[in-house]
Amino acid sequence: MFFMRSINTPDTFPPRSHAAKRQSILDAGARVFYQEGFAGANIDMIAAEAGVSRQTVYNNYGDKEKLFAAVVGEITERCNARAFAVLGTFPDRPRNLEADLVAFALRFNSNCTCDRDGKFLRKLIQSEGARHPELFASWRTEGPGKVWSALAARFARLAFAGFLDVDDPDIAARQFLALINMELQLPAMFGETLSEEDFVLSTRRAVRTFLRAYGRRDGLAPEMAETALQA
Amino acid sequence: MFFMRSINTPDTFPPRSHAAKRQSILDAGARVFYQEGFAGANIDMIAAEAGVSRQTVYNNYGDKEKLFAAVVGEITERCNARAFAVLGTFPDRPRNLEADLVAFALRFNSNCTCDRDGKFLRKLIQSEGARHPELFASWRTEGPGKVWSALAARFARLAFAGFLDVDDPDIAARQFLALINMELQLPAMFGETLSEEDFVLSTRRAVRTFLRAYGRRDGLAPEMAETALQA
DNA sequence: GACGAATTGGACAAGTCCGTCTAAAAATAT
DNA sequence: ATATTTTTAGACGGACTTGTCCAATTCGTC
Repeated sequence: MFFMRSINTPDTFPPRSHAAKRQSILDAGARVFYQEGFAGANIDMIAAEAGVSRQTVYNNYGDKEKLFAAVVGEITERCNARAFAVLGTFPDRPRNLEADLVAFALRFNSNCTCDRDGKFLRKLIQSEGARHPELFASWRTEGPGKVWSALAARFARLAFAGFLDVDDPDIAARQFLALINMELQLPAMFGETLSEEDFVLSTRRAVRTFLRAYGRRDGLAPEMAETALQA
Repeated sequence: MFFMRSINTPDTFPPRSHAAKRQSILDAGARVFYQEGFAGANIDMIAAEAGVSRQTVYNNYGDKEKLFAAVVGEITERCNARAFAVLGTFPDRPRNLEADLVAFALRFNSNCTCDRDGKFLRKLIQSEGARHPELFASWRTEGPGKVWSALAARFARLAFAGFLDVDDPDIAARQFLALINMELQLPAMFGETLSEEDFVLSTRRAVRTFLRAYGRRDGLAPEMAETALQA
């Protein structure tokens, strides 16, 4: 029993290195800022959550504001990196277009928009974005700015290969994201999570609607598309 | 010059009634809570914004928490009332389906989701919803709970009359809203507003995608639908 | 084992904010 | 005009936070 630190933090009794402590401060900061907002969070909570003295927080990050910036920066980076990793799994030559897009949408949501980092950013940007726009500037250029156009490029490729009928790939990409995120927003606002089945079901319906709008209207079969891709 | 009260509040020199003061406290509370969040807002700001002494705030609402609840309650009511008013203008017998849906979407957004009350609720629910779920419970049942199904009913009617090909009106309604709100979310997070042209343009594209997904695929003309409705 | 660096716990000043109280001023009703 | 109620400005206590300081302790490394 003597090696018990805190209730909510993983038990890290064997003393951590300097770097490990820096990291647990960031993690604790993320948790507390997420729940309490910037104004509501206090350094003592964060220090306790991180299993560290308050002074160590100040030694490492100097300031509540600077700590917040560090947390936002780290999470922005992680979030964008993960988004691009998932973008790499976009189906370029789908064997079953609908199923492949559903799988991709599920991956994208559960790894990017629905995970802890994604929820953190959405909530914090919503509540602090207007007050500290500089803080989220890098998220904005790297996140929506690049992810959207990268996704648009993948849709354009799919359209060129004959799988889709897309006039404006940028719009299509954004509408795709809007549709697959639809059901997640309201529960996220209340800190709830969708059940796995509802999650899959709503994603299926989103992709189906997307394909009804952007699927090919002429009678071209996917086989034709294969040959078109090779040309 | 002697009749100057505050910089940001409308000049209301002729003394206001009790009710008028109660109202300006609510309005000021909405503004301040919106910008600063619950934890960041302080009563002195609100009193100053309302052109009222701090004590009057306490006399009328007793408590910061109770004032917040009152503000949320009032705005929820206004917001839902306006949403249902706009829902009443849904095109039941469209002469031009696309144009009528665009007009409806523009009305809905600018009067409900995009106006001050709508932005207030979205932001506050995002930042305080997880902490005070009871506060927003009435918004949730009256807002999304009823607006969505009312909109679904209108779409169902449109489908029955032959204008649309809708399998699940509930999903269609939610997807319609997701599409027409798409471009508004990101700017709203940073306190920016879309230009009027971009607003209209994005609404047009949303409705077009919606109609590509839910428009009739067989060759039935809207004239046929008219006769079907009368039967 | 010993040395320098990092960490701890707690005390501390300064500031903020909530909610209460009071006496004077203003508004309202009679 | 007078009595009653509301409003105002300001002071106040208490609680909470931020950020600094410091002496004692622990850690990493030689």
